[in-house]
Amino acid sequence: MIAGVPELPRNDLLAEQFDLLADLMELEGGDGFRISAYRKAAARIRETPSSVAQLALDGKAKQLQGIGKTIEAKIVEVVDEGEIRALTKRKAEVPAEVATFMRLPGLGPKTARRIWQELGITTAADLKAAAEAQGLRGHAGIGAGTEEKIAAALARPKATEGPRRALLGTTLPKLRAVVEVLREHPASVEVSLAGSARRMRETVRDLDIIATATDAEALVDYFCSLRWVVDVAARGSTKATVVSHDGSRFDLRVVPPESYGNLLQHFTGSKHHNVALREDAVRRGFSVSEYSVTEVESGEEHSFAREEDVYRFLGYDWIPPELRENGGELAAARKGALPALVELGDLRGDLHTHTTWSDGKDPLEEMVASAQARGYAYYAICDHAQRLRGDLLGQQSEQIDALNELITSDKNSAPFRILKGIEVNIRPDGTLDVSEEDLATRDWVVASVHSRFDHNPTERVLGAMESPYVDCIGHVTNRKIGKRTPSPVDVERVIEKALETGTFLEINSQPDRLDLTDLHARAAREAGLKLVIDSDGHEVGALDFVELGVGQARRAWLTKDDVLNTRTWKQIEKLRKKRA
DNA sequence: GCCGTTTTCGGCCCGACTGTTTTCAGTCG
Repeated sequence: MIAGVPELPRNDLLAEQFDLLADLMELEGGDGFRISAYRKAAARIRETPSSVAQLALDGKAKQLQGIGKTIEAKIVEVVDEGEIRALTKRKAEVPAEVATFMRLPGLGPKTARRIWQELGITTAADLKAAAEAQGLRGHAGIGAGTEEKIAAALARPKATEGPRRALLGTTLPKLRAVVEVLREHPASVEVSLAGSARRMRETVRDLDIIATATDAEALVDYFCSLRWVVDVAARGSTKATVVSHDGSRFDLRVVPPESYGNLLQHFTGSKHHNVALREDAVRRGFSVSEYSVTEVESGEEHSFAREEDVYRFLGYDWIPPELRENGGELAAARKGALPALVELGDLRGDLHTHTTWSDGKDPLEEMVASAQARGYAYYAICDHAQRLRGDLLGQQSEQIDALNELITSDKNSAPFRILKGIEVNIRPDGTLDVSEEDLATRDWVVASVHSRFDHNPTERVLGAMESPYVDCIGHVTNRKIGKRTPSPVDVERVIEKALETGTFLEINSQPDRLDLTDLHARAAREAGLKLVIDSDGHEVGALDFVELGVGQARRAWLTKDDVLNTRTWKQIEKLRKKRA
């Protein structure tokens, strides 16, 4: 933050205000379309990579889909006064905890409102007591069943918070294993992932699988009888939900083959994508459901076995699942202007990995062998500088030289080079923890913040990029999903400085990092910056994490050209900053 | 409150499930 310039409200906090305003208006029984307009605006704000407060001050927030004159003015109110005036007013009218009632299973705004206004209950504690004393049944449209659900939900800790989301990196392998097992069953025809896992979101909640089968019931039976299933939560003839030992819930839906395309499209989402697709379809005289597309005038229905044909019929190119977030993909698909997204197979090397020379779990030879087996042409060993003091850096260097020589002399081996990389710390005072002299001996230098995350993170990163030896900044925001909130780094300034200095930024593929985020990576792409997708792997198995990084990059609309390490090492050497 | 290949006014995604209101509103994804 620059002295004298007040800090603008962050997008997520702005979005929260609009969501809360929508909740409170809904509880008061306000106009549903206005409420939904606020929610749409909140989603748009949350998914905008640059500061929406700044855009509003510049009069440009109106250009965002779903934000008009009135909402732009309300954003300016937040900048000026800290809160939307209408929100301040409604907070005085609606008791604070009533809005959390809506998040209990089975309760929506209407019932929450009646609990508050007809029964005078205003806190979760009072609601719990009333439910346990059976004082709710018979009132406010609540019967014994709903009352029991309320009591059970409130007995659980954090009942009024949303359900937890699991990391994609831990969930995807399990989900794929289930898909594979189902594919092998004789009754199955098509089996696919759906939901947020298919879209490669960094975290997932619903584990959805869609299938077609010659005998739906047989496939559902088989699914329910898999040996890791500890509980069958629901089971019908075409659909079941099972729970595994770690508490993951898997949904299988077996659908008719003739509408497999429609259903896969529907269950892949996102919700915002589907709503926008359907609104657009309505304007063109179609009605889209999960089963078919209906021509409103004639009533003629069209169902499709292939997802591509659903999009094509509606006038779009097929949209890769990673883009389906209502972030401009529909307009681009209509114009035939979707980017050709980067693919896992485009990566030619990994530029951030570790070995037992620092905190890695597998030795250098094994990491290198694994990289060769993946078909890489180069591979940077970036052990932590602080673990390579004294003679150790020289010793590691000798080992790399020897191994490179061995690989080169092997006539059966494809061209491959181990790069002498290093990961240096950006200290709290902004200096690097390695001398320029040592840095000059390395092929590739990653600089990262590993301590005092909240201490001037932006200035520290900007300073590190000034070094002629720093090629790439590691995990820019230092977040750990679900564990550590991102440092308050001004990513827009970091991107600007990266372009100015010729420094690259990484998409770190560790499942709990995925840092840069998809939004930041998209902003970087739009600014014209190339990004590195690397594993930050500390063991052989972790080299596979780049698939998650590629997913993140695809969600950020990155093409092969936008990713530095789709190039040869020679090309990278030409593109990077010149050393002093 | 937003938006526009009919529209600056009059619309605003769609269907399934649930529980309870005996005919459907509310909730969910």
